[in-house]
Amino acid sequence: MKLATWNVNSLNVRLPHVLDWLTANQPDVLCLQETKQEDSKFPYAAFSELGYHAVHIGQKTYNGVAILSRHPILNVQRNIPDFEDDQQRVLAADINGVRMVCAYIPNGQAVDSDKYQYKMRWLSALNAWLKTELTQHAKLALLGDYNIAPEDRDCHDPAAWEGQILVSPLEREAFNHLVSLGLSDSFRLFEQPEKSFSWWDYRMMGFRRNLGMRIDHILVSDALKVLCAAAYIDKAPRKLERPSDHTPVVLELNAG
DNA sequence: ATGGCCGCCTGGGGCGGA
Repeated sequence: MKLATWNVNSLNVRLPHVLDWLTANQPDVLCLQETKQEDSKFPYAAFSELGYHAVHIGQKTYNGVAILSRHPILNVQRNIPDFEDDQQRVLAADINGVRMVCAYIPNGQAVDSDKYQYKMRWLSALNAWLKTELTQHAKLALLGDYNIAPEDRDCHDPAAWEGQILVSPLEREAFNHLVSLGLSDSFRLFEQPEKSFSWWDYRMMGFRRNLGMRIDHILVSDALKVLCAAAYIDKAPRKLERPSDHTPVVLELNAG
């Protein structure tokens, strides 16, 4: 089974890229973030034509997440239970025996901002919810845009970024708190190229100069960890005309 | 990297992103 996550930065703009990528890569599941559209605008038919079921929760302008799947999508949960939030950032569903959680974790803007406080509250609520989810689902994957670079090697210039948003100690602590629930960063289960990133700023030729961050992740529970066969970042879509600033992150699982 | 891009709201700039 092939799983992937991709922050598309507007599905309205990026739909052709997503359809091309699905056709070329044939993932079983693709989680999308930042669709930036209401449910009524979501292109269910275009995905259906390629053989994909889909669930989406969205809103105008900001946020919005979707799960596309070749297998039936069951027991859908929209947003984090018992967490008051008007931002559409989470979908969870049972797919082919795996609890898939698609998350667009808040950016936080700057460590001294209200948005950072929201990010930390949000991560705390996610953690508490996943703790109970893991008691009910041995096979669980948390896929999405975490807006956290877990280690210095996930940042192109750790010295310049020290203490800043995406790398601050509290954010990394929250990431490690998720790991301590019994989750593993699937990307790091395999040997990877130096300076592997999943996001590059549109400005200053960030992609050309590889000034990026690895902030999109697929965390897996122990029951999935033993099935992991390959993990990689696909930089190809970032080279297209009018790309998303993020690029897909992929995990391949053995049957079991 | 810290103005510099992109997409969205809109019909001109401002906000959010990361």
